[in-house]
Amino acid sequence: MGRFVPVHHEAHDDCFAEEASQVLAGNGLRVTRPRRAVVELLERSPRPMGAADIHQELRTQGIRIDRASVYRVLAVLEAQGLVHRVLSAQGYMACHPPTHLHLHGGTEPADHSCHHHLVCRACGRTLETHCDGLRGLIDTIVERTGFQVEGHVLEIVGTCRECRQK
Amino acid sequence: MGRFVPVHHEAHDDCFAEEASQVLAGNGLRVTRPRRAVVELLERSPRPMGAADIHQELRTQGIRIDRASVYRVLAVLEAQGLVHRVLSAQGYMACHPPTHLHLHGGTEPADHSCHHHLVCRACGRTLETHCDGLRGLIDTIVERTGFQVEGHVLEIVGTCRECRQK
DNA sequence: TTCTGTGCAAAAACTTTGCAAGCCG
DNA sequence: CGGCTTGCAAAGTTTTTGCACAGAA
Repeated sequence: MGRFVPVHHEAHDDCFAEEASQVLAGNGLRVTRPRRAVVELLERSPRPMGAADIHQELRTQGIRIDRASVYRVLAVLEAQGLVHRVLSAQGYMACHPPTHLHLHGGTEPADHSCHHHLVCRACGRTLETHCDGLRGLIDTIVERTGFQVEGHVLEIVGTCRECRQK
Repeated sequence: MGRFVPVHHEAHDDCFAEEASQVLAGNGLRVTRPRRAVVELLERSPRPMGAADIHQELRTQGIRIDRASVYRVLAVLEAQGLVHRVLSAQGYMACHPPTHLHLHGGTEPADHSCHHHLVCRACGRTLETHCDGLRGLIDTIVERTGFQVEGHVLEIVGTCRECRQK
């Protein structure tokens, strides 16, 4: 079973914003104020945020951005793999490029950087974990079904340690 | 690693509709024509269907149902665990009660009936698989994080064998 | 017959699109 | 300066809600 490395989102360092800028610039996209603001907001958020949440929070912070722009910015960031749509929470979350959409490289060796989400029902926070044990399971499925795996999503719902202790 | 049992949704037998009726009746809910129609439709569908798809398909079949009712019916069925919202495809799929929302029983022994979805990007079909190998991985996560797991979703995206051969 | 559940219609929420002005590089 | 991006406004979609009638039990 693989190594387990819990990473709480609040603990992210700010280098992601810069990393995001490089990805955008490297793809001929501009690093604008709204884009940077969304990236930084999602990076700091302990939980996935929906388009409406993002819009409201940025306005609260005094950043002038239109609702339509939030959608456009999210579309661009998602296409660049800088943001990931967290499914069951219908929200978006910052996502470092290496874990790019959970997509595995085609015929490349196993990607052990895949991460999963632990969503706490009580406090709503999402913890991110890294654990390559899933890879073996997926390999088994590939072997038995002939299914060619391009990506996966594993989301675990429950109660985090802190909330259990209350 | 657990036994792997691919189950194509088209192969479902019709007992599910009856099973669904019992669950509804058992909870003081009525077994109405619209509810039965939605359950039977999802049971037969090889892929997840959105609310709009369900509405249109039922109308095509000559079943008179309102769009609003589709939403209300889906809400009821989902609450009863008879239907499962397939995340990445933003659709719903029939779901036998035993796998009820992928929720594990609290302190009960490991539930090996959990299933996962294999979503083919090419043909859009969803295969359902049973494989208890994931359980071990989740147990590891529980052990290391103190997270109390209530349920999980594993969705694998890729290309099915048939589409690969084209 | 009783009361849940439905159809219809309208409202609310969410998302997309067009266009002129703004801003990044 | 040139063209990608944005704000604004309006249209398009999806989902929810209110109410009187229909149909399960």
